[in-house]
Amino acid sequence: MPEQTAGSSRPTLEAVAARAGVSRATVSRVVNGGAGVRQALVDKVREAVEELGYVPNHAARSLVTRRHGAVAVIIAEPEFRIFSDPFFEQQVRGISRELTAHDAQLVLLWVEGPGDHGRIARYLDGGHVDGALAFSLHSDDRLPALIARSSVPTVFGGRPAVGSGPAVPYVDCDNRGGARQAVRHLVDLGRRRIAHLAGPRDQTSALDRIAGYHDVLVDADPELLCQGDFTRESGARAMAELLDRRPDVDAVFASNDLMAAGALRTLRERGIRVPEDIAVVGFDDMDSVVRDTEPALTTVRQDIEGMGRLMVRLLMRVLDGAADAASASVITSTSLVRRASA
Amino acid sequence: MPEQTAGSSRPTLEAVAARAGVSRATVSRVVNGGAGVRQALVDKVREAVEELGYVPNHAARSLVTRRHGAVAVIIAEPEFRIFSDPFFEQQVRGISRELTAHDAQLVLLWVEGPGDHGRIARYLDGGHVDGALAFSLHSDDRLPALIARSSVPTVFGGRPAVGSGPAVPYVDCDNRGGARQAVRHLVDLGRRRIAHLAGPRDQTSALDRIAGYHDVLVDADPELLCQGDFTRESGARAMAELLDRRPDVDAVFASNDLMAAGALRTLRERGIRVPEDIAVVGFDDMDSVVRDTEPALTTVRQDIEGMGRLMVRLLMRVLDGAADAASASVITSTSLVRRASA
DNA sequence: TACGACTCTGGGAGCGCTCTCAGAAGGAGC
DNA sequence: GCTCCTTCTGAGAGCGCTCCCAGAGTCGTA
Repeated sequence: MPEQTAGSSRPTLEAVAARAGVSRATVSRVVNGGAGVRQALVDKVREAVEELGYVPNHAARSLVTRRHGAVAVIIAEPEFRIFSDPFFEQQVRGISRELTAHDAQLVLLWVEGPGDHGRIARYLDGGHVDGALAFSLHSDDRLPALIARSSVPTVFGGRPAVGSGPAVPYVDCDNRGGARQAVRHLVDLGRRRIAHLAGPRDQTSALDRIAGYHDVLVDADPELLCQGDFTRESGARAMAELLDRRPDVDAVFASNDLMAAGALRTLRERGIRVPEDIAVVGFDDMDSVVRDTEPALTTVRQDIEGMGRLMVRLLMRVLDGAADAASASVITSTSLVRRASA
Repeated sequence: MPEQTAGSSRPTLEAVAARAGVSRATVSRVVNGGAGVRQALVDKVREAVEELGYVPNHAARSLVTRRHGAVAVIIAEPEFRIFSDPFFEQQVRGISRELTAHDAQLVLLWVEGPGDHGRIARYLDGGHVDGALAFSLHSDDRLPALIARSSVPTVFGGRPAVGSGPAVPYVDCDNRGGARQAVRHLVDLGRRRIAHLAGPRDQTSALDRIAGYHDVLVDADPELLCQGDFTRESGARAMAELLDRRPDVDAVFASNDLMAAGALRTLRERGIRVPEDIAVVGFDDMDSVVRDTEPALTTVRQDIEGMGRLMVRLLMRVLDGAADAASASVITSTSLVRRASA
């Protein structure tokens, strides 16, 4: 960072105190809520603050309070999926809103590459932020462990893989229960050869959804389980492979909406009717995906923005000491949204 | 923000100095680069830093240096388009990368609503960041003026509307030149009734593209100019209206890819062939949009991530005093990417 | 009227760091 | 061997704020 251009030096507490004819301590009290100060003085100080355009110096304040009023959001996804998977957009929006409500700032930390974890750890340990929010990613990711080892309280979005480090609080939706809802719906429609387009095996959300699929279809034919990676392309490809292998399939539960959209593309290309020939259910209820599918996608809805907000609330409780790491995680419920595709 | 949980108190400069058997000043010098310190002492200090796990206290440092190593990114879009329009994603990615290279942090400020500008202004004046990056939005937006009035050097992404406040440096692509490229290409293809699906009139990028369109088609029939708002839906709608009004149209230049994608949808629904009956050109070369259109979209490419990086570089130069507000703006060039749609 | 019990206010220390400035150490030149 | 210059180092002040603690002021009660 370059030098700061010499900004006009702003008024200090001292100046306000002089103007109002009181001491620094009194001004400080007023600025921080005014408890225990006579109303007349409060007014006088407020006036002086107004006239001088006083704004507290944040660095000085946090030097003594050891609080920063800022929370880091750590994004460790490989670049291509970051925001294009609208998941993050919504989650970050919820986080941003809730942080604003708590009068805290959002500092975005973006992992630039595999060698970049050190920078993140250093930043967290540097005492810039009061807490951190991170997204649980791949089970082989070093990040959760690194973060947990840092001195900064952290809440995860998505359940971290078991064994990826010490217990950390997280917010996640009921992936397994949601998957059960989806598959039961297909069963209720009378479908009998229900396939699952699974998400990547190193993410707990994908694994939980597979587990939910098996909860309902205990004896599911392994041939009906196809591997994808949460991208639209992988959904299209997995669907194609599935059709080649098992042309008799009559329903598909995709692990997310993007893969479901890919599957729909393949089905359309092959002239297979949805839902008449094959019913399709997604997961997420991603507005920007669901809006454009043909036919409209039946899917499992999770409240992603709400989860973002919950992450912040949970973090605040941890910072307050009102919640502790191991026991405080939050699981949100899902609901099936019925549209045309199933 | 709640109280910070009592973190284990971290070692200070003092502690490192004691450990290494030198003074605080010497440790400070070493930590900040080690210039003018004998190698033997440098090694000794480095060792002590390592052993104690010393990390400088940021608040204390910026209290005296008046630098923060942080830059605010201000996002003032109405929520729905924020990241879903991948424009922001790419721009923010470029910004993030370049800030990392400059060892600066990204603080994300998100305008939550019309009444929220005060909070942003207060934050900027609060001296948390060295500079700010903002996106030029609607000409009636109060934000640019507010930001310009704050004490924080700011660079805009996109040319701010004239009269929206004092001159500020900005980074933008050559919207007008890009539009000319697009329209000339259509002319070169032999198209004669070339329509323009324009973006919102309160954004300079849309206006500049309209101007570029008119540069080439000086006598363009006003009926061929349709209004949209940069969304996919508006593109679909505008295309439909255009077809109703002027069924003889043989080419369309859309002000962005999203609108072009909407137009393609309408054309497909009506059974009109692209490019045989109507050629379509977009603007942006948004990967996530372009990837899925049918047929593949010919468009004007702008290097959005690069523009993000340039914004940071420009800001750094302003902070260095090497560039001043009025004269330093950067205009990047565009190029036509030929695919199937025109 | 006097005294104790509160309520307010201000002085002062100190958070951890940087940076100036003076003095110590080391080397060169005579 | 002594002086002068250069290179390093450390003492100390101070950034702007909070918060502890002591003292001043106010009020009610005996």
